[in-house]
Amino acid sequence: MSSGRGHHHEPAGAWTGHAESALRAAGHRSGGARSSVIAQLAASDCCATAQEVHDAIRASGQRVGLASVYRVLDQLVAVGAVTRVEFGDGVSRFEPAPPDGSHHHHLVCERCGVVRPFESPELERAIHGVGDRERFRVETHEVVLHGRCPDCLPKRA
Amino acid sequence: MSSGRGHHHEPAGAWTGHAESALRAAGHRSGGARSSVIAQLAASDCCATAQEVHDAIRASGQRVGLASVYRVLDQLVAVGAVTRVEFGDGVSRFEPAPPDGSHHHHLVCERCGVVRPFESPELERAIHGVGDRERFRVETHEVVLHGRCPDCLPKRA
DNA sequence: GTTCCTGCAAAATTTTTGCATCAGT
DNA sequence: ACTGATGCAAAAATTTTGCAGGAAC
Repeated sequence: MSSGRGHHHEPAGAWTGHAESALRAAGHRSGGARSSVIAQLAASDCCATAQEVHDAIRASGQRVGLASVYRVLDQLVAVGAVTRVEFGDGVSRFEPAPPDGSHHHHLVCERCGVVRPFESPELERAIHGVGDRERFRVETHEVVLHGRCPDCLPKRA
Repeated sequence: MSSGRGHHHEPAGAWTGHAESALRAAGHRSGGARSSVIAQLAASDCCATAQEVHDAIRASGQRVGLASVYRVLDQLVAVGAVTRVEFGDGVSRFEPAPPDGSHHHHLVCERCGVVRPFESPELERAIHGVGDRERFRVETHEVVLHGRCPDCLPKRA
């Protein structure tokens, strides 16, 4: 854990600025808790729970209240800079929403719990088609695939 | 409220038996709470929260504990007779999983809260493709589309 | 200087668990 | 009869709210 050495195309740096701008545009003030949450989200590769964000911030030596983490996350979701995801375990997870509109979905291994992001233009097209057909203006969407990751797959012969 | 007059192709009756069988096969005993929960789920067109299921059962005059509703729902999810869905509001919803493997997903209106189910073979194909490509054995999946339903869409001119 | 953000503690929700009792097999 | 199911109450876990003090604008 350190700075964000990008795995693919590191939108982290850009996202941080985007998030700050979006909050300021919505009339919110800057503050310590806010900076910490944004920095932590930018550093994480994928989604994290409020508790995980909080723990990571505390681990870095900063004193931030869990309630403030929730408040900042709510603001970020409200301005569209963060996406809320739920995997069915009753806990909300949060991840940066890149300003370019690109996004991914998640594969969750039911055995080891690993979460892996994936992208699929085909899937996005299908979803867009559903919105048109149902005359529903789709603003956001989440796809969660549950199953077995390669490591937890019973490898045969 | 009465028996299940099917809206489309009423899998309700068939599902009730399927659910009972699946639970028995898993070694569970029959009981009052269980029958009530299954009957209530079969009667509902789409997903319902544990609290809603409980309220509906009480409204029908039966005395069932909320904890029992949760317990039965957990058993049903475990044997695959019920699907758990989360829309991002921190509450789990449950709905019958037809024995024929068919299933739908959900459109949720962010304004009026209405939930509408939809089906899309194209979407299912795309998801299947993702599993293959990612070498992930997808066992279940959920798709939730958030946006505006026709009634809440700003109708122009 | 005013307003909003922040941390802590308390409250509110949703879900789970303990336990005595009752029902199913 | 034995074992699991059930209802109620209490507990646990997650998220929200109240409030006093401090920072941002």
